[in-house]
Amino acid sequence: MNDTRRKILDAALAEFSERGFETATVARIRTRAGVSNGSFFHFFRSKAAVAEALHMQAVSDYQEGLARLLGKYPGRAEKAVREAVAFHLEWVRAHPLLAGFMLEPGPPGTRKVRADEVRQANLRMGRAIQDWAVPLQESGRLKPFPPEVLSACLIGPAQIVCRAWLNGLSPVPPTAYRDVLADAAWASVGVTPVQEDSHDR
Amino acid sequence: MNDTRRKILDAALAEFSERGFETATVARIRTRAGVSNGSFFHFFRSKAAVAEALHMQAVSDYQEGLARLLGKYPGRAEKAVREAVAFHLEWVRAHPLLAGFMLEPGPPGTRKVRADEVRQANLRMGRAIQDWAVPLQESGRLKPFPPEVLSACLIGPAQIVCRAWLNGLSPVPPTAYRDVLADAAWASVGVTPVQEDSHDR
Amino acid sequence: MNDTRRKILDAALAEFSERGFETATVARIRTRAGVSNGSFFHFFRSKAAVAEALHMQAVSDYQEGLARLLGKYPGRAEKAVREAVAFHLEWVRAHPLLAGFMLEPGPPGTRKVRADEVRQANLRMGRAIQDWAVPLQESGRLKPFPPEVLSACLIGPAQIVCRAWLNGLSPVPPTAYRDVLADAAWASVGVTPVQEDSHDR
Amino acid sequence: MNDTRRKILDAALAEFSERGFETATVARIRTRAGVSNGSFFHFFRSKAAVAEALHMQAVSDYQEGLARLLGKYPGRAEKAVREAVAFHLEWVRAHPLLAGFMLEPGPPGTRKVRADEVRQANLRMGRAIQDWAVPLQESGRLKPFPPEVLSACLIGPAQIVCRAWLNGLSPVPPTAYRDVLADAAWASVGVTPVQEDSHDR
DNA sequence: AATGAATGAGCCTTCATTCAT
DNA sequence: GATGAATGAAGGCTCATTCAT
Repeated sequence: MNDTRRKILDAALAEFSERGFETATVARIRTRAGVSNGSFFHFFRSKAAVAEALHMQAVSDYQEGLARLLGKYPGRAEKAVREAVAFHLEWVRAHPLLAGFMLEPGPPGTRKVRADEVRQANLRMGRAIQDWAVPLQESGRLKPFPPEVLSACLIGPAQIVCRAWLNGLSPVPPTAYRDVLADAAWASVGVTPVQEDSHDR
Repeated sequence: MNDTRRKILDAALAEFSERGFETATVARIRTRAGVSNGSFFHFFRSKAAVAEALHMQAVSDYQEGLARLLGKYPGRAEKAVREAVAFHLEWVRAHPLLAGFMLEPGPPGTRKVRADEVRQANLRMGRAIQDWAVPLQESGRLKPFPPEVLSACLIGPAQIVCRAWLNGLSPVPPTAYRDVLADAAWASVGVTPVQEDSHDR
Repeated sequence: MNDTRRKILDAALAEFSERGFETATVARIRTRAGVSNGSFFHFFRSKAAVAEALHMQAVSDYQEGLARLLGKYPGRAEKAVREAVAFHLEWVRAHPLLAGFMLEPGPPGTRKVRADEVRQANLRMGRAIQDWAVPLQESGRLKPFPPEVLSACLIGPAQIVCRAWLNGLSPVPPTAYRDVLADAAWASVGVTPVQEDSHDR
Repeated sequence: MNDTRRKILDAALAEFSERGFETATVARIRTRAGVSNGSFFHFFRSKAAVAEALHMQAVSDYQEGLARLLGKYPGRAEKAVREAVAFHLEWVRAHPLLAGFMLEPGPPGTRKVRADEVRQANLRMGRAIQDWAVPLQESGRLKPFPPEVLSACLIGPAQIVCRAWLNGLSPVPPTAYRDVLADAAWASVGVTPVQEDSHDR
């Protein structure tokens, strides 16, 4: 819709991803965007404001996606776990810039700015995870981990792999490890029924 | 050893931890250290040089610790896994500043500075892990995960929990989750023999 | 007359008074006025143009008032002096914003803009004062001060008191000192006949 | 003593006098001073800090001079009044830049910064004036004006004349009016003994 | 008459680093 | 080894003003 604003956001995302928030400069962003300095500050109060806009956009996209996904598999523990891992990997591959931007806490200077929104967003997603997990934990399909540990196990390994890729330390795209990471995640949080076959696999 | 140098390093660590590399300023560091501007640059070529010194110190301490630990349990899969997780958590709790400094890749701006050393250090540790893991994988005590995934599973969940604490998002010190995280890590990478009792637990 | 124009002028007066010409911003003025940026520049060529309009309005109001007053008391020295002082004090109290705006020469930056108009306006008023004073000086009712000194004595003390009030350095409104300042002014410029009673007091 | 600092102060004074605080730019000041940008901010925290230093210097010089003068004529009303007026005029002529800088309240933006120091300095001087005036008022040598009015009468007219000169509105240096202004000041605040000759004149 | 997007010059300040003593 | 003066390159941001609609 608003073309200039969009161009600024895109350029800023690229710039932030390449150089980090502090190192990125407004001048570079606006050059990339082909936008005048005045326009930049017409649409965003400050450099930080752009980062916030970007961050919120990323966080909501990711969290909505994950919440929706969990909602699709109520009561189906293993399937949901595997899909969640897959979703994470896919999302990171599809939005590498946003991912780098979102997964990292960012330079501490920025933390305070974001802390509140992030906390809220995290709470929202945390609740979505809880809503899905608690019944499964009660019925013995998931190990009774505390919530923090649960999501750490779900996403932690995937995240490390993703980060290695985002940082250029590994050439292998994270999605390559989809199955093995899903196996690992399920192994760590799930309870496999001994006798019955799991039909939802 | 050299007192002034030490004071600079300590002040710099605090400063970097609080504000990140880019946001930290030489002026603040030297004020904290109670050291004159001239002295600062007498001991360190540049701001980045201090960060490097600090980083190397952190990385080697951590990695040496982990490598030594793995070396202590050759052939004992579960014990080593559990100890590795515990070590990570303890280390982070003992050196929160260094941890914050080391675990995060830092703003991309810093990446270039560190990239090379980090790569090397990672390789070294990677080899230590491999040396320990390969025999166990061959003898079927560890799942045959690719190396990247193996260490991701080992440390990923712990790291997420640590980061939440370091960022002030969670008041619970990571060590509180030691056992459950160890369980999870072992569940994801280990192979529990069906019939025999595991004596090394 | 024109509503928008009026709103801009009012807002600008408040803004200029609070922050001075240089520090005031068009943005703040137009926000205060509830007027769009486009409208602002539709009605006034520039920020300085608004100040000029305001200034002219203040200066003419003040000077016309004073000139008219002096014209009312031709030949009556003491009465006119006392009324002039009173007029000054009342005017300042009635138009504190305009007063702050007019009485101060303003930051030198602004001087050039106003210099010409001010010079002219001052000349006009100076002539009015002269027209009133010269006959009285010739007939020995006013001391034969040079014109500059005459008006300085007339208004100087009052102005100092006013400024203290306008700057918030004194809580006492200047009008409180009306009589004593009138006494002082008359004492400094007037000639009190020795023997005869002054009937015009 | 410190050469660079001195050069900056001098250049700043000239610059502020010519263009006012807001309109003056650090770049111009430092060019005038022949000093690098870094040096400027090495010696002064900000542009405002230079103004403050300058202002304090002016205010104390002036006020100390005046206080000392009054102290020299305890009990001698007329002499002191005349000398005070003369002092004011001389001081302004000797330090035209400082005078322009001090006598004007400055753009409102700056007011807050200075308000406190100025208030204190004014209090100090006010006390000096009071110490001198009260005994004279009690012994009937000075009219019983409230303090504010007293100093307004003393300095007000002189100030108006000075300002006209400083602003370039009048070519006549204020000292030209020394005697007549002294007459006026004494006439407005003093009580001339009827019978006795005033020997101190 | 009114709106708000667009522009770009310019300003203050920060900061790492170099040098002379 | 130590000190602090000196340097200058950027950087983020403000703001008056112009323009297209």
